[in-house]
Amino acid sequence: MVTLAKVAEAAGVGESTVSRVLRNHGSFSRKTRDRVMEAVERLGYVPNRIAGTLASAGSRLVALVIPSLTNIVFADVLRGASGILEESQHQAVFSVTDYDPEKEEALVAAMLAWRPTAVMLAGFEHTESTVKMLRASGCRVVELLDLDGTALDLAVGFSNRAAGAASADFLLRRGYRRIGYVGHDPDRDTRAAKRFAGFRETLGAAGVPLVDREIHAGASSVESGRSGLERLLARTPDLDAVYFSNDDMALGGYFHCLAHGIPIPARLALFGHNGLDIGRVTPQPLSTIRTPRVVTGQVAAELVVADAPSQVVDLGFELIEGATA
Amino acid sequence: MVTLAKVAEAAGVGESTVSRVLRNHGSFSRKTRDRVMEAVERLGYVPNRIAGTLASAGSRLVALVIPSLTNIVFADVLRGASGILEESQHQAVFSVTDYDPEKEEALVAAMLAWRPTAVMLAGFEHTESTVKMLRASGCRVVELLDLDGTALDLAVGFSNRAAGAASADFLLRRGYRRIGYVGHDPDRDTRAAKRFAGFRETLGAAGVPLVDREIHAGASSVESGRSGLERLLARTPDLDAVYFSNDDMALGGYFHCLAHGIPIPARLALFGHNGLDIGRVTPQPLSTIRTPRVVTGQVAAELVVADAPSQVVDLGFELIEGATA
DNA sequence: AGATTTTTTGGCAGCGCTACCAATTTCAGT
DNA sequence: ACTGAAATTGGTAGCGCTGCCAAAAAATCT
Repeated sequence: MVTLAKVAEAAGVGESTVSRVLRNHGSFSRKTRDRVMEAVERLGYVPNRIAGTLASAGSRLVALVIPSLTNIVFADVLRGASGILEESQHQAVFSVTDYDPEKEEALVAAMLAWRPTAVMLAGFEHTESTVKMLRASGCRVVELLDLDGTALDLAVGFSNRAAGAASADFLLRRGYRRIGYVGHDPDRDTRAAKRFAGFRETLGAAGVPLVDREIHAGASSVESGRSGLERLLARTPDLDAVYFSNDDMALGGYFHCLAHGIPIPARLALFGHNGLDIGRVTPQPLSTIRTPRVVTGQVAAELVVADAPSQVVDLGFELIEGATA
Repeated sequence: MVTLAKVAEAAGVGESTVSRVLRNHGSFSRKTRDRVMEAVERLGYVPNRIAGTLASAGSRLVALVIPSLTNIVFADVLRGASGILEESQHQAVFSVTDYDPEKEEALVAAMLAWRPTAVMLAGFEHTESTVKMLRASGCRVVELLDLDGTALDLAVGFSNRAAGAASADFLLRRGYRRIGYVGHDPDRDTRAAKRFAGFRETLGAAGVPLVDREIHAGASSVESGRSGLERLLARTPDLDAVYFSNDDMALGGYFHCLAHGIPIPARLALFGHNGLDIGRVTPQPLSTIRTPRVVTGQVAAELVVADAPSQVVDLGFELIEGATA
């Protein structure tokens, strides 16, 4: 293996000189620079960041602990973050919790062992032990895509509660009164649960009851949205609008209606959440709320890179009227 | 910061004893084990893997360099790989190339600085310099989702060429003769280009010409599939079947037909590639080819973890008849 | 030319851990 | 109790790099 010492020897200079040249830090003459670079090229030297990190403290590693990769939402956040991190010479490390707080705890512990600059997590719901570790670690913590709770350090996203409320408000203003809900596992996906809570609260405040609901036990998917709506309608045929836990679910519902000739939104209105691209290309664009997923990742990364003080950044959301409600 | 030395002191034992207990390696009495663990708990010690790796060589870091996170395909591979890696105490590190070989080169260099156990890349098309670095690094290399080319070390996936050929064969057997293609940037997505090549070859062998094609310059998306089909049909209205570069594109085409009342497959047949879940929930399930994406990630990770000898693993693919062709 | 400042350079002590080896303790077996 | 083997333990030399400091070289000024 080629080490810095070998490069130094080959170039006929000291180790620290090579180190300075490679990091372009401190001073050195043009001549030695060329000599060093020549040796680096010739030997095919690749610096060892493990050693570099150990010697200098800053790891420039950012840990992303996300609930799922199936859900595009987190892939979007990852994408936003990794773009910014790359620009500033940081490395993204990630793992997937499957929406399981215990697993999150284990993964955070594993991540902390790499002494990351920052750890990014989804939401505010963590085990006690996770919080304790994070606090003790001294590294920056960013909680993403949720604002309804208390932040540990940095938080970037939007209020799910408010998004749910805005969705309800929209449906009410459109005159829908017999409203149902098709959702997925609320214990795991606490952000979806918060949206639903905000949604019901707003309905309640308007004196409109939630007529019926259908909860799929597993993760959200197009198929569970489809079958969920099917079951809901079988039980309560006279609904005039359905709120879905997210766009994947809503698309499933939309396909169900298409397949069964249920006129949308005349006979039944559909409302989703997330504003996925695909929902804008369907024959009728999906009525939904567009969430700032990529930007959330970007802003989170920027804050970490800049070592910004603790703060909560509300990126808001945007209601897309669409044509399904 | 709590270090191993402090734990050793607190527990009244030597450093190496703590190290052995923590790694559960070598021998130690139950009594000292308890004493060490008590100190670890009390001080909230988290081992430093940076130091550990430097001291012991094996990093247990696996680098994933993928073209895109927008395309679910790679998120699936990531998911498959990260599941297996986690089980065996490895860490996934990733970065995104945006289908740019130059960027891939830069990212591979950055990854190699972490001395990963293995580097996983998409496909066989890499710059000369990338190949050189990879070779020199001594770490395992896995090339994913492509078999049409020469592997550097390990390769896991399926033949895109064969998938394209199978798609053409299917359409021909169904009797379609006026066939068109809607695709995306073939210079970037070389695997899509290989599918298209296999597709045309098979058509050609049957004496059936490819009537027309529409290539979108950017990345694949539902919207570019929709607009691509729209343009294709405007130019060549009498097509009876269209092959798409992937399911996202095909879904866009499907939506276009739905919106314009074009009967499927009576008037126009559609065929995609990937076998995404969503394509099975549309009113008419999409005719497509299901690719082993998650399994590709899993097998790749297993091979790396087991330090298997160089080999090529063909996971094959499965044609889904669906109802759109 | 000599003195002083500035730039460039090399040496070396860690960073926190693991691997190896030698020292110590424990445990059987006589 | 005594010996050899087995089980435990601690000491210490790195892993490859960076940061600090002092030495050397070059540049600038009397």
